[in-house]
Amino acid sequence: MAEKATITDVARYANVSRQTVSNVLNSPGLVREETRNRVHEAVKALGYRVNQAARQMRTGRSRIIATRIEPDRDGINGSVFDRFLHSLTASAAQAGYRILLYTADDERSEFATFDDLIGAYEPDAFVLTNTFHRDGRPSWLGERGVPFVTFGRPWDGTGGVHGAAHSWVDVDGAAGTAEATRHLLDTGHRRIGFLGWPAGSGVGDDRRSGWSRTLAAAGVDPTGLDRATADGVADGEAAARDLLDAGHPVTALVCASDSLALGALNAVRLMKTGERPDAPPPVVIGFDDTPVAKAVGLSSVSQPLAEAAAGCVSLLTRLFDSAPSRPPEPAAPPAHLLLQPSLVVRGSA
Amino acid sequence: MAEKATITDVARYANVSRQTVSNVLNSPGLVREETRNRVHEAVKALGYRVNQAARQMRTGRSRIIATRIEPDRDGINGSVFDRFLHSLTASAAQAGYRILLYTADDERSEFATFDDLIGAYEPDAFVLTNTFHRDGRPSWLGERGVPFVTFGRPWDGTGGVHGAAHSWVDVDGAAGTAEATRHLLDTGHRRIGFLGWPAGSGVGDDRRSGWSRTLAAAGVDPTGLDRATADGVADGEAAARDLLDAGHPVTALVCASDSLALGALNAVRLMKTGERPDAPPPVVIGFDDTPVAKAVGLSSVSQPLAEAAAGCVSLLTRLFDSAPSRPPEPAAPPAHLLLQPSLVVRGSA
DNA sequence: TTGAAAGCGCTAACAC
DNA sequence: GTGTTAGCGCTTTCAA
Repeated sequence: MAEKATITDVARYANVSRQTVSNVLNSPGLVREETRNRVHEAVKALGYRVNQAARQMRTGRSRIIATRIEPDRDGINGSVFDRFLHSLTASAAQAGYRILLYTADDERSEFATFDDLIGAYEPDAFVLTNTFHRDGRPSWLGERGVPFVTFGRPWDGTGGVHGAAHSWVDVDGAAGTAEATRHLLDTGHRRIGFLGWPAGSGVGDDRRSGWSRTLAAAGVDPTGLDRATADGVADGEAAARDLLDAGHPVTALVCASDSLALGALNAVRLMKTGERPDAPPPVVIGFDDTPVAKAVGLSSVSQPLAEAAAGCVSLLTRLFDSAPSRPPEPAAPPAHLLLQPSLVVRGSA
Repeated sequence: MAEKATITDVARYANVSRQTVSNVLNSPGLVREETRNRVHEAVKALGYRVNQAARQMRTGRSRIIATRIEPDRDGINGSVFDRFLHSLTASAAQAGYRILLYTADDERSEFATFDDLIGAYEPDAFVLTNTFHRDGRPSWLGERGVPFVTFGRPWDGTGGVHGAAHSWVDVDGAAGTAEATRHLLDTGHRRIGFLGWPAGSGVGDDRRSGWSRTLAAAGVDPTGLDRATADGVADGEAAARDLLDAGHPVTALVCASDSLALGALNAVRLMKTGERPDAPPPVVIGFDDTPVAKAVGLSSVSQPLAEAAAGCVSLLTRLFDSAPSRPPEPAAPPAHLLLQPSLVVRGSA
């Protein structure tokens, strides 16, 4: 196997100085075309690659983006993060960055990991997912001048959609549930229920609002048509049954997640064999378009995860490029990207 | 925010030379205890962290392990890789390593990425997952002296269980299906079917063998009791129906994946409403114990993914520690780890 | 447009 | 047991 070539080898091979090689790589405009070509040939011939460690030492930039890998949580919705992570890795690579992973069990240990990572590997930026109400991470990183983007809006008062303190990318969940609700209205449903999570979670409240807003606009009072529960199949089943067994039952259900929707589907199935054998079975729509939804033929709201990941990377590189120089500090004003989800209709929904 | 402290700062603070600080960090035995303590205090006081880039430049070791993040593939089984990746990140961190991600669509682009990564970031090792028959990656890395472990046995002739050319960790799939089959035998079943993939995939053949071996040992001829199909819910449903509708139908099904098992469950459900309302419904057992299995109450064979990940890291560090010095080249003989899965019984199985 | 010098932070050798 | 020297590969001055 060929020994690793250095910039010196390339320079010797191309009959130029080391500095010229560096210029070709970093500021090609400064070098005469003929020289540039000679250097490029040498690079190819020797299989030369710039050594990140050396470059990082000089420039202070690691071309590394760190992100936390989530534990599998309750499961079904876990695949959303994984698809995002895959796209993030691809988008980052295209922009010349690599993704470095870390884990953390709680906020304290995440801060400690920040310290470790920043001290040792000097990532150029962080991508924060699963942001939540009163998430302390943005301010921690912000105070230390470490660039970052969140996938998820800041749900606190501290910087709403306008004038937010940092860059973020998110998917418009309300638009998704609104589309689902509209679709059901268009197919003749009126009593459309909603299965969601207890108030207080930004994401959950957002998704609920799309449903209630759309229903109200169509002249249907949403009061009493929704249930809040923990995110799980069994929870969804119980809550759905409650809604389905009501005196004046719903004929369709919009859910805040595929887990809940799967539970609702179970409830529907059990109901069908029992009471009301004549009425058409209630329709269920999930959220996240997970593999499970596809597997069981469940309609679901699909998030544009690849676009979200690409958005994170481009917001980040925007920060870098506008940075003064060495330590990549945010210079450009924070920007935002709110993407539209889309409803995937399956089965009989 | 405090400026980043260097080894020089620590040395000055502790009133020793830079080299002594380095010694405290890397060969504590060489330094007198009192001095060592003083240095440790300085480190803590200044929040000092060794700079990886600088250390890497000197030692040639990056403390980075690279691994490919899989695209979500057919879906349901995807979560297996994600759980593995999460555990891998945690285990690596504990050993002082970080996980760097890359993607690749085909073998060619993966080799190109190897070149990039090795040239630029110099990962100390790779973890290869989803190994397959005639996988070219082990030899590619092996020829270049890059340490690696595979999660998955080498399925080729080139180095079977004994005398394998490289280190690997795997889960004994045959033992898993054998346990599932034995469980069914113990619960009174005799005609136990198997839903798997076409012959030729190492993993699939392995899982099938556990079933057929166990059935045969119990005096049941497995011939005609299995079906091979692509891995998907719909595929599983079709194949299961075929087995369930046979003249002499099976009363239980062991499946090579949860996707297939989910399909089988669908087939069972449809059957139940139709023919044979008297007979007890067939029992289905899946493989991988994915979140979906948990959600629908499906029994499934669970892989010890955390142990597998820890095994990968420990086999890797074993290689490093035994390496002569600078470029971490494999010195210790390749080792293997074959872990036992366990059956998770749910519902009425 | 190209070249020479300096130094990023660290540790392997060696000298004290 | 501790300090000094040198240099990993690169890029940012600055000079030619």
